[in-house]
Amino acid sequence: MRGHIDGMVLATVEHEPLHGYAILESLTRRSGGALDLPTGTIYPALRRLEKSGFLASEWSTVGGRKRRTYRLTEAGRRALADERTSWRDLSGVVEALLRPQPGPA
Amino acid sequence: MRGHIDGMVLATVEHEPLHGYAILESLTRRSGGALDLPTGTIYPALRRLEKSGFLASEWSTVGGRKRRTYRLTEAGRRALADERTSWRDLSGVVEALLRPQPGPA
DNA sequence: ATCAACATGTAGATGTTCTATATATAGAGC
DNA sequence: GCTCTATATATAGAACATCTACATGTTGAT
Repeated sequence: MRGHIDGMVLATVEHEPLHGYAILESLTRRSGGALDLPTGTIYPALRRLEKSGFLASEWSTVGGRKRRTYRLTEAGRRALADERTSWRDLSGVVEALLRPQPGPA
Repeated sequence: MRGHIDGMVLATVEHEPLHGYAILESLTRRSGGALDLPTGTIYPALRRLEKSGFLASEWSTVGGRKRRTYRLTEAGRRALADERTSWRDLSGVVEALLRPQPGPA
C-alpha cells in the first residue's frame, strides 16, 4: 500500500471531519477488511499530513475520551485531486507493464 | 511506483531474457516515457530479484560490451503470477477508497 | 578529440510503513 | 472488585524500496 495511504486518508475526510480511530475504522470497513492499518501507521500519517498543510486538527472530548478530529484544508483538497490524477496515471502504467506481452507474431 | 517495480521487471523478461539496460529501455518505451528509472534503481533491483531466486543471470559480451542477461526462473514465474493477483487486489482497494463517497442520502 | 549512447555497478540519503511499546477511559461479563 | 475488549492517541526504532550521486569502461559518430 506504500504511497497510497495519504490519498485514501484525505479521501476519507473529504466530506466529513473524522478523528484518527474513526478514519482507521472507515478504511477497514470500506476496504472490506483488506486494509487493516496498525495505529502506528495512521497516527504518524495524520501528523505528516497536518504538517504538510493538507489536514487541520482540533481536540475535543467525547464520552470521557479525547479525540483529535481532522478536516481537509484547501491545500488538502488540491492534494487529493492530485492523488487521484497520479493514481490514474500510475495504475495505467502498471497495468500496461504487468500485462503479458503480445507475441512478436 | 514503490513496490510495483519488481513485478514489472519480471513481466518484462517473461517471454525473452534481457540484460539490465534493455529492461530499462523496454520499461521506458512501453510506459510511453512515464517510467524512466535511473540505473541506480534497476541494477540493485535485478540483484535483489536474483538473490530471491526469481531471476537467473548469465554474462556475455556483445560488440565489446559486457552484458548480464536475466531470465525468469520457475519461482519467478510464480512470483509474477502473485504480483499480478496482488496488483488486482491492491488496485481494487485503492480505487474504492479513493473514490468520492456517496452522500449519506 | 570529444561527446552521446551503451552497459554495469556501489554508497549513502530519503521517506513510508510496520512492529512494538506506552498510556488511559468506558463498558461488559463474571 | 477484577478482567477483558473496544475506544483513543502516541512514540521509537527497524525494515525496506527507491533515488541521487558517483564510479568505470566501451563503441561509434561528428
